[in-house]
Amino acid sequence: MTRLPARPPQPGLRRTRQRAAISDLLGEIDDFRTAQQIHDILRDNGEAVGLTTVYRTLQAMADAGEVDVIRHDGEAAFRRCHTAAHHHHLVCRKCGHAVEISAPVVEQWADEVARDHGFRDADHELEIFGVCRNC
Amino acid sequence: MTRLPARPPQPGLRRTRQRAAISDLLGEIDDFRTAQQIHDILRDNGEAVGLTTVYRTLQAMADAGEVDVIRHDGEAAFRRCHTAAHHHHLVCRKCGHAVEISAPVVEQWADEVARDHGFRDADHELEIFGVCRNC
DNA sequence: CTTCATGCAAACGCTTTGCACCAGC
DNA sequence: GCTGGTGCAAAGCGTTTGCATGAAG
Repeated sequence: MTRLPARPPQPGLRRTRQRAAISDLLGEIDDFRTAQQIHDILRDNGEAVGLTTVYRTLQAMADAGEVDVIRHDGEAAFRRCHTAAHHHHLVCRKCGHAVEISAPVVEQWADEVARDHGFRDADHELEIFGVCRNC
Repeated sequence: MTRLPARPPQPGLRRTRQRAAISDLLGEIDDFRTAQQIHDILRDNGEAVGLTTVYRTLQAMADAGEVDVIRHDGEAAFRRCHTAAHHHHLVCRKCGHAVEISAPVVEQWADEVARDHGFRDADHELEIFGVCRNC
């Protein structure tokens, strides 16, 4: 049998109008937005993208670590993060406005707590919610 | 028009076999369990309760502060808390086993962060996940 | 006997998937 | 012209609700 084409390991991401539109939009907004909201905004901007595609693209970006995801009230909200490093968020309950928070003390505390109780592979979820100045 | 009966403010909780079964079960387990899991366990114990009733009862208990709720992977898990005071959890990803954690330092830190950024009505969600000794 | 609880089935809201068509490269 | 992307419609999944029946007090 003939040899495999030895394709590049990258899944060959393809540039499309839809992906560009979503990526550009995320670059302009730095508040958390749901897939549905992003879909609506794009439609209002005349850059219509199918809801399925929005979900698929956001999912991919989240997997690639390009966007942060928050789950609130049973739905996911997305946001392009400025910091690549591990961080948490202070999020406005009303408008989704968010501030990135780094909390080394808390990280350390969480690891200690887990270790002290014999838990391994510790991980934690932490978000602070409130109402921002403008709301 | 005649006067209102001046009913007691309590919504008149009624003792039923189903509620007793759910409440008893929660008293025996101190790991987080989903509504579906509780429904299954009760059925296996011969104490069958409709899934709807399990949801409604857990919801009511959560509203009353009698049980703690955790949302993970898009589904809710419940557990009778030992401490009435505000606390967080260290939860096993595999079996749902949980330890109640109190973290005054973190509470204070969260409030400060919110205040420093001009957020009001601050609140936070924090859970530590890991794999427990027995898993 | 009145009121609230139960439970089935249907509805819901968000998200994912199947599949035919379309567009990068 | 392959190969992967898109988008509609339909399915999935946890959860909630409408409504007729049933039990508690």
